[in-house]
Amino acid sequence: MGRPRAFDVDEALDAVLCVFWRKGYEGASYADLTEAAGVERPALYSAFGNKEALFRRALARYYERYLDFIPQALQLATAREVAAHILHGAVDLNTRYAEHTGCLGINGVLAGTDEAEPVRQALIDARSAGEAQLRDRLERAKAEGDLPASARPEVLAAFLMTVSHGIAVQAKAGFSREKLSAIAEQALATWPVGQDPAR
Amino acid sequence: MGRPRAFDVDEALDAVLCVFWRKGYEGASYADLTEAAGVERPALYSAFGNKEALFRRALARYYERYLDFIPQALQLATAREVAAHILHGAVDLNTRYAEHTGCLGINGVLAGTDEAEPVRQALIDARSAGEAQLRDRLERAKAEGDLPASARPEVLAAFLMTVSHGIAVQAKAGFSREKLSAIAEQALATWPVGQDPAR
DNA sequence: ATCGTTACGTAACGATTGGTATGAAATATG
DNA sequence: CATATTTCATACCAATCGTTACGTAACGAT
Repeated sequence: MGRPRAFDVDEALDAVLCVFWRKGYEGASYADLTEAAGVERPALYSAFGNKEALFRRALARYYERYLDFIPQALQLATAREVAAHILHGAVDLNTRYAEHTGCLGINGVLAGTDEAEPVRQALIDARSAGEAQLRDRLERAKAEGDLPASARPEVLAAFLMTVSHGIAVQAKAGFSREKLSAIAEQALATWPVGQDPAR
Repeated sequence: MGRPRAFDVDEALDAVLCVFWRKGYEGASYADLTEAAGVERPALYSAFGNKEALFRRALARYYERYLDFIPQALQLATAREVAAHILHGAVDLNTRYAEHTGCLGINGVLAGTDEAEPVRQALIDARSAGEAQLRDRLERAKAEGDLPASARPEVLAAFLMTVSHGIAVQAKAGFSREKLSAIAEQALATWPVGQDPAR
């Protein structure tokens, strides 16, 4: 009974999801959200509750719609395949949409208001400079025979930066020093490949 | 000439640096900054300029005071040592202070207001659940002989999550799909160790 | 002692934030 | 058709954001 809803709740949620993906939780204002959803402010409140509840709904939808490659990966035959599928699935998802790169889960707390964009760029530039120095050092190592001829210094440098950033995220999430240290060791070691039980 | 400054600029900058480290750029309000610095608002403006300039000053100080292990690492003898020193240096820095974990550069855009803390926790929990599933899957792989007996599934799962998060950060920073894909391959491969030219 | 200059604390600025009160409009049911 | 119920859009709320006038106080130079 009563007046029927004039907008599609799922469509609105999808629109809101994209805004959160691009701008993060705090960076997305209701002005942004209502504009994207094409729905007035009180309509979002009545349909989803407050901003936090709205974000949680968007996050749940994100997991089922975009992070479905993870449960898929878990069903593959070998651990190596699982790992490969997860990593390449992440790469694909994070680069699939030009307008909202990265992952909603990370961007949710990593992105922010448009006014903070110069600051983000400054951080990116600083990291980029550090990576360049590292790459130069690894180029030299290759030239000196300290790295094999097949090594690609720019990939190795980027890999180290990536792991470092991942460690920073995990540390912020509360990981212990011991756990992070083990991760660092793993990054330095071989991925353990056992005998395939199938053959 | 004129009235001399009644506070120490470097001390104020250090205090401000810690606030940015813990709360991020947008998450740190001037109420937080002035309280930590023990200095009134206009004093920060006259000494550093606006908020963005203040953050850039803090960032520069962070690089020279806390990220000094990176130039140190670049001077080590072998590429392997460089890599190890960088990763373990990152682990150490990110877990050194309990009150502001993680890295300022990442937190600068990853952290936020205190009101958003429940949302951050929700994201952490969601990722944690995914990691648990992955760990279970790798436990099974180990039991099935798909992973060697020496493998530690919880470390491998955490490692994969870490690399995924690092990839998400790099994607947000604008890395190309090809580059991220190469990073993923590197994470799956052996760290290339060549012959040490010294021995 | 006076003047120019600078820093100080108070107090306020306009803008924007997340969140609502409110009354008209629209539907299903009687 | 009348009524109960729900959604709609407008308009507003208090709070907080980054930023800045403003008058006073403290200095060096004259």
